[in-house]
Amino acid sequence: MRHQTTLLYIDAVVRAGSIRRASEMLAITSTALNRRILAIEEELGVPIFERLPRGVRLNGAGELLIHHIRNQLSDMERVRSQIADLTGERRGHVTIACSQALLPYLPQQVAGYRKDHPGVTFGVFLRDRAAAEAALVDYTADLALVFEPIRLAEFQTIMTVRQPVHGVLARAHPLANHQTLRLRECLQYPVALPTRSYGVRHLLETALVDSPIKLNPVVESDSFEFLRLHAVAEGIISFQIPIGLPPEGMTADMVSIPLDARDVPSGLIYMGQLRGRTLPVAAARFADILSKDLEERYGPT
Amino acid sequence: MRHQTTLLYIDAVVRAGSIRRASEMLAITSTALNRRILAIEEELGVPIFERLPRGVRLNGAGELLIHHIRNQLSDMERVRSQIADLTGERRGHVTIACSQALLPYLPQQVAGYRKDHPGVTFGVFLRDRAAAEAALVDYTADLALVFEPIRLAEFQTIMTVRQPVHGVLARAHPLANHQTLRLRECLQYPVALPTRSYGVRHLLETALVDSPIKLNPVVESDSFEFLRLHAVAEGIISFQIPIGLPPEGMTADMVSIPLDARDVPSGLIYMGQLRGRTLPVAAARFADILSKDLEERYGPT
DNA sequence: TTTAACCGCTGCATTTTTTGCAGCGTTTCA
DNA sequence: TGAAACGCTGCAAAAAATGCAGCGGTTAAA
Repeated sequence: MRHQTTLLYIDAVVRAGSIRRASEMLAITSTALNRRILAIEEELGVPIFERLPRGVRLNGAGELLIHHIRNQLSDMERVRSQIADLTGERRGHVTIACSQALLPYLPQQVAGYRKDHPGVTFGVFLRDRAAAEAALVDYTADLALVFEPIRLAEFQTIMTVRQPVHGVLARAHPLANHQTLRLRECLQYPVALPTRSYGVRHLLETALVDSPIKLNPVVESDSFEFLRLHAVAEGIISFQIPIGLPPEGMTADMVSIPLDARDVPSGLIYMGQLRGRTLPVAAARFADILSKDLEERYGPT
Repeated sequence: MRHQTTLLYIDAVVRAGSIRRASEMLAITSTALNRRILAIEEELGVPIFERLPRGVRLNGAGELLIHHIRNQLSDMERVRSQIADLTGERRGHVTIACSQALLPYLPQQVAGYRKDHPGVTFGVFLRDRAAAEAALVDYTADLALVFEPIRLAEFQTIMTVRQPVHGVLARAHPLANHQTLRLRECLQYPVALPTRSYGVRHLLETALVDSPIKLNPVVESDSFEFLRLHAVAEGIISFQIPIGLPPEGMTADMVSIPLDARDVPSGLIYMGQLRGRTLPVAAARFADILSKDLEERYGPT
């Protein structure tokens, strides 16, 4: 990477927000880093950073430049991995920004891919919809997996998958032997709900918007795992999408039953990438495999 | 351009075909250049050049790399010009690979664009269809303008325009006062034709493929200008597409009359760029203006 | 078959560039 | 009001790139 140190340095400064902080991460002196920045600015003929009392921030020209730089760094990575392909190895690194609701789905997929390509490493990070898009934009994630997002400008959808909302309840619960659940039935019992920022909650809220019935959760949490465990422990109902359930599916003391589609419409999972970006080969192939698997499991949209 | 000298050097070596020749153009010693190449190869872990007795040639890895490098250099150019836009200037350079038949059309277009943007410079190069595509692929041209090409893999069409074949003849010619020309009529007189590699000739040949009449040119040339001038001088008929006629149109002693569409189908002019490339702003805008002008003159396809 | 012309590549001295240290002036926050 | 960050600069040391001379090999013409 010798021939693009300057690009890496600039990227580091942008991320760190100040030259001195970036210099620490890069293990060089702030002097050297500072002078590289000055050199680039002279080369371009315009400054790319605003100098603030607490550090630096990109100006307009800098925004243009940093996008080019990150694209360039990522593209070089892709070329390296294609070259590695030529010589027989298969390497790479795939980073994924993923909604909490979908997190349990990934481990087996990643494991399956790594079985075929042990040289490929992964980074999986929990991000809400907005943060997932931001991660695509600043190239900290190659792929994003989110549930029911608002439409996002830089987000280019690779595929979507329908997910009905399921009720999650203890096997001992009175409703546990139903084939489907009516929402009204459920709400006659105490329920545990995710917070309003989550897609599942949003679907339930909008389903009830014209109804006199209101959601009155006895437990509210931003952890799906907690909600699931609590539903079983206290014998109440929680709601989740099937992909978010642990791969073992229904355990001995827990069942998951779809809500009737007349009551609550199903939501959409989106897999996507940064608009216009060419993904590294490993990421592109993983996305491919994910697409196929999702379509197999949950059918075409 | 300090931070991408290595990229420029590699590109130069590829174009020159040998390190020593490239070093002369770059005004450095072959030593320095050679060592940069070796450094890059070590960095990548694989050679990118085959060493031949008379120089070097890219291997597979090198092909991947050079494409990335050229894309990267061109993209940086785009960023620079966008930054220049921000600061109020408007600069850039547009290179065009153009079939001979279309060459006379360009000067007024270029002049018109440069009137609005004096900072933008142009390079216009005569290339046949295959060479035009090659120029796009190796980034020596931003845009290509060709007539009736065979389908080309890396060529991404921006727009097309219909062009009927015209007969070009002296005003004194017996057919000069017709509204349209029948091919059979024309061929009763001596004709001057471009060589078989040109689209106009190709259209005429295919029009006669099932006919007993054959083309027997008394003059054959690969210069459209020569054909035009000769048609007038000897008082015979030549064939050309209207866009290739000098902008003054029909001069005092020359007329241009369309062939009847029943005899010879009209051909297509293609304007295109390298598939998947983001053009520099100046090139993109020029392409835009060209599109509009072509559509205005010759109508939608 | 010899010879001259290129080719890529290497050891070594030289030049150029980059880096680190110390320190300046300024702003923010406690 | 003092401590802590910040970006930036002069100067010397360290590192990297460059140029020169020359080696061994291949091609193509004499």
